Amino acid sequence: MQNSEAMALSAALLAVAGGLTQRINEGVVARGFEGLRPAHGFAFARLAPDGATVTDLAAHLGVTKQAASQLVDEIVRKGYAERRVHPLDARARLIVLTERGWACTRAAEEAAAEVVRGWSDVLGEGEVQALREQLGRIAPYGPIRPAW
Amino acid sequence: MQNSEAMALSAALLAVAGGLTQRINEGVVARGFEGLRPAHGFAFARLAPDGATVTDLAAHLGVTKQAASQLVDEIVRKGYAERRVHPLDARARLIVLTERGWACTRAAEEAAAEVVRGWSDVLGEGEVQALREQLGRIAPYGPIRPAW
DNA sequence: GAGAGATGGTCAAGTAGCTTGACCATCCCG
DNA sequence: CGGGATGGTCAAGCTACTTGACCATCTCTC
Repeated sequence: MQNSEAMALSAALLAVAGGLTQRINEGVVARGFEGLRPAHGFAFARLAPDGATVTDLAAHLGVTKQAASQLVDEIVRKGYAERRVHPLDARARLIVLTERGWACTRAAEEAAAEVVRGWSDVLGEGEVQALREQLGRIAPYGPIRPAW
Repeated sequence: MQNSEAMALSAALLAVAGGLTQRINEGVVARGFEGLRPAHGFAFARLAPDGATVTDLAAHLGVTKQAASQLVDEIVRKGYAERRVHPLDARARLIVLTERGWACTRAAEEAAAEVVRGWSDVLGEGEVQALREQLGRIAPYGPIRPAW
C-alpha cells in the first residue's frame, strides 16, 4: 500500500471518528443533557459498570489525576455522578453515576446507535458488523481518550 | 444492531483513531520535526496542494480565523510555512508550505503508512483496502479536525 | 464611478481545560 | 511502629482557543 493510500485511509478514519463524536454529542444534547463535552462521555463509559476512583479515571482518560478530579467536580456539580466513600480504602472515593448519569449514558448509546444505523444504510448491516470486528482487532490498548 | 454493539463499534473506532493520531505524531517527531501537534497536521493537509488562506484553513479546521491565524504564526515561526501575497486578492495572504513543511508532510505520510502496515499484518491487505473504501463512503463532509 | 456592505486578516483581552508543584490522609510493608 | 507509596485535593500557571474591535480591500448596486 502506498503512502497516499495510507493517508486516504487515515483521513477517512479521522473524519468518521470526528463526525461520530460530534453527532453523539449532538444527540446527547438533543435528549436534554446539557453542559457536557465528549470528554465526559469517555468518563461515563469508565464509571458506568461499577464506578471508579479519580486515579482510575485519570489513567483511563490519559490526563493527570488533578484534571480528572476537576472533571469529576464538574459532573458531580451537574448531578451526573456522586462521590461515595470507597468500601475498601479510606483514602479513595468511589465515583458512581447517579440515575441522571445513567440516563445520559443511555442517551449516548441511543445517539451512537442512530449514527451506526446511518452507516448500515450505506454499507449494509453485514459490512458494519465486519467493520466492528476489524476495528476491534486493531484497536490499541491504553488510554481511551484520543489525545489531540 | 443493538445499542451495545453500536457502542462497541464506536469505542473501537475512537480508540483506533486516537491511536493512529498519536502514532503519526510520534512518527513525525521521531523523524526530527519537533514542536508540532496533531492540529498542525490537519493544517498541513490543507496547505499541501496549493496553499490556502487563513479563512480557508479556519473553515477546514473548524476553528475561528483568529485561531487559524495564530496557528499559522506558529508554523511560520518554526519554518514550516510562509505567508505570500495572494495573486487574486490584496486583502488575503496565501499560506504555502516551505520545503521543510513538505518534508514534514512526507514524514507524516510515512508514519501513517507504517501504522497502516501494522493493520495489514493483523487484518490482511484486502481487509485494509476494504476498510479504506468503506470508511471513505461513510466519512462526513465539513471540518476535518475531530472536535473533541 | 461612488458609496455601502461584505470579506480577509490582525491585535487585544478573556476563558477553559489542562499542567506542575505542594500538601495531607491513609495504606502497606519491613 | 516507622517510612515510603498511594489517593486525593488546593493553588498557581500555561496554552490553545474564544469573543470583540478594528483596518484594508473587494464587490455589488445605483
